[in-house]
Amino acid sequence: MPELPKTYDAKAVEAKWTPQWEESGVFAAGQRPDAETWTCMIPPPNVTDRLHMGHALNNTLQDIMVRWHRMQGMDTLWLPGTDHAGIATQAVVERKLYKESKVTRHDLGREEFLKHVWAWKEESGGTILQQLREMGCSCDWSRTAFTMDENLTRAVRTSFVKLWEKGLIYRGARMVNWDCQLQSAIGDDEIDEKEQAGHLWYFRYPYEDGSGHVTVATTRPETMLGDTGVAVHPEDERFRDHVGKNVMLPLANRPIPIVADDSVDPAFGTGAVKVTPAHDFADYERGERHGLPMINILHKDGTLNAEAGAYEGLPREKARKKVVEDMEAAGLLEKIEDHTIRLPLSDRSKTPVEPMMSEQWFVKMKDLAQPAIDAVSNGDLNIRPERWTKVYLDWLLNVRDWCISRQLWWGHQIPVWYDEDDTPVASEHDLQIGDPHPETGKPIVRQDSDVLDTWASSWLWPFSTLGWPRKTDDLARYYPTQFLATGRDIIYLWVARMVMAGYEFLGACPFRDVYIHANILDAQGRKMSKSLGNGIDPRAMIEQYGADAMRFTLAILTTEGQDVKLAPTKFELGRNFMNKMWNAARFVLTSVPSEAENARPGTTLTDRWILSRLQAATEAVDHGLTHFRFHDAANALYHFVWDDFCDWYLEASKERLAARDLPCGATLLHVLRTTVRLLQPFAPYLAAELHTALGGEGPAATQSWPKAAARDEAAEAEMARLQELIRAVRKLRNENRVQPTAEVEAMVRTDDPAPIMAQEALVRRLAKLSNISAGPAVARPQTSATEVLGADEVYVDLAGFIDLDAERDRKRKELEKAESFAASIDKKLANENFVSRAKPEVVARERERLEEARDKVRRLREALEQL
RNA sequence: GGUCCCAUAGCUCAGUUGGCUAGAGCACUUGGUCGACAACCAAGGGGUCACUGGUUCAAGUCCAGUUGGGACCACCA
Repeated sequence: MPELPKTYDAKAVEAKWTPQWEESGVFAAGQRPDAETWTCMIPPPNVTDRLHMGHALNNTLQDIMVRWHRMQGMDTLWLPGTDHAGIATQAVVERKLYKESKVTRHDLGREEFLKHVWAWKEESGGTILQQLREMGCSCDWSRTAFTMDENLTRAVRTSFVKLWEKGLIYRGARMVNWDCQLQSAIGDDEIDEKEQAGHLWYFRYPYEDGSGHVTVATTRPETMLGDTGVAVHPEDERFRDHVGKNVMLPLANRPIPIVADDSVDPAFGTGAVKVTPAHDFADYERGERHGLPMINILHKDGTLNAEAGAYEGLPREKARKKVVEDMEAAGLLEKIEDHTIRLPLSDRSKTPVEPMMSEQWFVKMKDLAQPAIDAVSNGDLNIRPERWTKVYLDWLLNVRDWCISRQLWWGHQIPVWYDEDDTPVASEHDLQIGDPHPETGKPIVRQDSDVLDTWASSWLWPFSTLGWPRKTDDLARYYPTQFLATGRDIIYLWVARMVMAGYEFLGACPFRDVYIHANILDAQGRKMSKSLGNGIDPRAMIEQYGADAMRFTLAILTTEGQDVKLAPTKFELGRNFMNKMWNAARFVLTSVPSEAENARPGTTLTDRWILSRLQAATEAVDHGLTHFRFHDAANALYHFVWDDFCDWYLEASKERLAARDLPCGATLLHVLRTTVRLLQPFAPYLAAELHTALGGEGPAATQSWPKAAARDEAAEAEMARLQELIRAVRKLRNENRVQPTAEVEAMVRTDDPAPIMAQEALVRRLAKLSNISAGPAVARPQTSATEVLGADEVYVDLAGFIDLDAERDRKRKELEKAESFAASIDKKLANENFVSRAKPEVVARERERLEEARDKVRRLREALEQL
């Protein structure tokens, strides 16, 4: 037996197993061709991502599920991969290029720039996957996917063309969020709103007929150059007479109409709203309703265009300043108020987003959404915790068309080509310039330069990773998948869309259970963010406490997806538990004689008891994991190991092992080995290490999962009685300050002495007694302290220790407590309604409890009298 | 404005269809280093379960409302 260190050395163990697992390929799917499959697709992190606590939690939970199912004999596939993350990645590489060589992507040109992005991806894109390996994630690394792999690109093409052919894709001018720096449309999910101190400017717009003016309030003065109307509420008395009149738009000197529109809040500002249909989502709709023209005043880079007249060429901020100055000079600036605004900032460029009209590609969503809606009611899809189902359904029921085009370079270029008349056609295969247009026959002149929104590839993830659109064996075998774990923020961005795509392209829901995990917050309950600098780095936690400790802690903190307030010191719980487990194993390995290997597990009370407790723990872990109650599962394991196995069985076994009790050794080996298997999904490194140390064959990860057998109720009840007795003696010793090394004598007055005396050695050892006697008539020594336990009484002879006054006080308090408890049950039973309406077994139990309570009161009185 | 979640020991949180003398980890108090483990062991103190009302024989648990905190959707001129 090699020397085992006193504390568990996580770092060394992890360094040993991580490469070994990878090389041996134990996690590869397909090794059990006859087994049922269980599949889980990793939510692909962005290639630019570095592991954060959210990833750590999410992947810990997935790994627990995969490992648990793998041990149940299933052919498991946990497929890893990354997302090309269009904007994020392009921005990272652009920044890098500019920093290193002061070149922009425009200097390089599209083709050259993309080479740089690929080079970056090859070099740094695998970081997060490496970090997952170091957490012990049991992914099938041989199937690692990337959303821009050849296969996945083909899937994107095929899906696009299929939707195109169904008429679900259209191109149109719509209002989009425009990032002036990236010069691309961006999605709602790519915007951060930032609360900021701003202003509300009040501008006077004179009536065309010279009869005064109407005042409008705005947070974005420069947009007035694109105003094509002023809206008021139809019921607003102040403006009723003016609706239909024109005002002269200052600076631009255009007449624009006053229109009545329900959407106007009469209480805000002046009750009159300037309408800029080309640069505001709400105004766009108002403009549509009233037939107002749209005037786009911005170039794609955010500078003002020719429509802005004298302001042409100015950047937005300068234009704003100048408009205000000019309005003031014209005497049309009424006032400026402070106003908190929520400024939409682009996630990536951190510049303000402008709502802007532009030509974009859209997917019609309504028809796609219906099967995803039905999936919930027909039971194809379960979202856990269940309350998130509503979030999912609310979005789908109000789904809006999806803007899938982005004016970026990094991503899947839209597979649409145009002929010389600009007639578009979608094609799965590249068309070459000069090829005939499949429909018009005219030569193709160009491909659409836009790329697709990143979600247009990730919504195919559950099957594009398996080879679709090709009919691969993997696709047939592993689709649909069983489980998806993800965060609530992408329920509709990703989960809902995957469900839509699953039904649309394969006619089946892509997964059965979706688990929405907690958000990890800092110790004060704030979101962890880069800007606050309050994030806890999982790698630092692994370094400090170990990967298993981190995983176990995260699992035990995961309760029904409730958010988790996390502080680094919380990981001590996991670390301490790993160390406890380690030391229990160390004890077994060093104290159990080798002959025990050939012995059968013991049949004494404690043996039967610990085996029964092991069954209980197995059941509890199974039950917890079945219902995605990770806390329950981890907690059951924790308390079984710590309380039952270490505190009681191990202590009880010491004396037996000293006498070379082989069945006891066999029991220890059996329980420990089984516990190691139960631990494996949560703490794979320690489990692997102990599995090997205990002589296990084959990888720990593919051992069979323990099957819970029947409990031994009799052994559990009997042991509980002994534990109570031992605790009572320890308590009396402690209260009376008996030296820990001093042995005292105890007597138990009981009608059922046999089970106690049968375990005399155990009780004496654990309660530190020189002698114990039990029987219906044992006498209570004058110098003893008493504890009443159910039907028994225990006396501990404390000659030389006991402080009679203190003992009397304690007993008096206990008596009071017991009396009031008895009284409360008595009252309950005196209630006719309780007796007649409560379930009979509840009443019966209360009667029993009353008997016990009265008995206890009587005994305590006796004891007190004798003191 | 709409939807949802949360409030239990000093702290962080469990508490499954109502039956509870309300639990855990940390912190705290007392004592302890006998060959697994001081990242430990033994024992202990600590809670009118946010508030008000209701349903019920019975409410931490169900219902309504109030207060306080948080998330999301819509709006934000």
